[in-house]
Amino acid sequence: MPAYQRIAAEYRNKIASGALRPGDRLPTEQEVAHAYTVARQTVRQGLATLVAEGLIVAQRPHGYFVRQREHMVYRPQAESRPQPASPEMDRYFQQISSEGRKPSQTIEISLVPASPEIAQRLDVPEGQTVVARRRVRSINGEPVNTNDTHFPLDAVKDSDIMSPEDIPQGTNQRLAELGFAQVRAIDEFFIRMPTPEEVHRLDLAAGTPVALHIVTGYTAEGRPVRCTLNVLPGDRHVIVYEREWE
Amino acid sequence: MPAYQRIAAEYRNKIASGALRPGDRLPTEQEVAHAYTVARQTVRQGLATLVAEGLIVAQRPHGYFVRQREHMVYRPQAESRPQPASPEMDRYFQQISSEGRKPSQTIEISLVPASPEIAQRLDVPEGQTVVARRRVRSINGEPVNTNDTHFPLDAVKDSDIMSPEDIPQGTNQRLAELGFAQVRAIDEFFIRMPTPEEVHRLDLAAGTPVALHIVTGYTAEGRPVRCTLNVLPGDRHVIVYEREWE
DNA sequence: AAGTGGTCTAGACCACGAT
DNA sequence: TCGTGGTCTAGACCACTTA
Repeated sequence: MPAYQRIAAEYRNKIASGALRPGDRLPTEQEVAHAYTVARQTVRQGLATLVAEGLIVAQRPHGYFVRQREHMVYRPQAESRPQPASPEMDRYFQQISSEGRKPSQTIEISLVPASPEIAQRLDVPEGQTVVARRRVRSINGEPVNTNDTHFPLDAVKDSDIMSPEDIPQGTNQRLAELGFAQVRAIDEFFIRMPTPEEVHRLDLAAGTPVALHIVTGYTAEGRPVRCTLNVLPGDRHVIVYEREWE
Repeated sequence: MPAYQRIAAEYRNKIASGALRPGDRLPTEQEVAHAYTVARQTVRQGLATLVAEGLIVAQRPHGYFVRQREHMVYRPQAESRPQPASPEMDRYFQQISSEGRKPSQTIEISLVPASPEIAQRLDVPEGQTVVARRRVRSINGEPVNTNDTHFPLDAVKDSDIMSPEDIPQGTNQRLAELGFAQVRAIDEFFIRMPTPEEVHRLDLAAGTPVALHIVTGYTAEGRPVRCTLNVLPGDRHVIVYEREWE
């Protein structure tokens, strides 16, 4: 086995076994190089492996540190099924609930040409102008996820959905008041590495994959009236659904 | 901007714009090094960035190639809600349905001590013996995902769930016949990079994240009787749910 | 000023799969 | 045998943060 893989394996095992705990610092590159009698570049290759696996993070000039994941519960069903139905679910939320955090968000409204993904799901021609309501949601000032909702222009024009302010009752409720109540939605999840733009917008560490959650909402007539793209960093979320047999 | 980032950006843009299409080959490291007048290691660093992003893959000794993703539809609701309810959903499956593929699977049964994750969800002491039914599901001989279901030993002992063979009607049906019909389930999804063991078992390319899908099934009495860990490679799946307003 | 990781070079040899 | 990417070295200089 190559030297860099042996180095990666050593620290991977130490992290898995708990010998190194989240927040702990690793030895410096030079110290590892001496310990293994290899060049510094070889050490860097080994540690880069663990960075790509999301196990450690380099914080210059402090050193390498073991990462931690904190999973906020992300529950797509919340908007269509406000109360959890089962006692198991209540228990789940009790265990993983968050306390004493300060949520905040930024909102931008823009008119944009529909990308292929949006156009297909909203059933409009590619490039047609749609309304985009882009949000970054944060907790304690740190970005947690993004939420970019797209509406057909004719559905929401002249409404307050187009103003870049919080809509307390929610855009779904406002959309319903405009005559476009949603009765059905399709959720899709794509798992991939983030784009550089997403890395910047969400301040992602290397080795952090994301889930792209696409929601398409339909009226009773079967018309799609909303397409939301949520970007969920893997180190900050657990996605939860509740299901019953029919 | 460092040279290796310029190199990464060039090919990232070419892939995003379609100038390089899935399956296309990139120039060799040496060619890129000459083009940018940099050392080969610098080129390697740039291309390694794109490998980690999942955009390209190195196939020695053939060169670097643009990756492709083929998303099989993964529908957790299928086991509890056999028919899609909405016309939008039918359309979805028509668009992304798979044709003419040969599915296959391997099955292993073992008795294992419950890991913390399993023990917590099955509500048994950590380390208690549980039955594990481990499967690798393949299409055309290529692994697609893994499915490791765990049962409390007392629920399934002496039943054919413990034989390493296909159970045509499904383990949920057999479990129901044993008196443990499931009426409710919780789905959890964790997004992360794969472990080296998962990379090996599923033959994953570098830069491929996975979703860990954990299903916990409950009887009408609220007893958990099954905990399944599915590992879904991001380049092979789209996870789909259908939702209705209540 | 010191020490960390980040970038880069110019070489070397190796492993592997095609031809 | 050839050309590809994979591993490794011994150096160099830089950017950044903290002491």
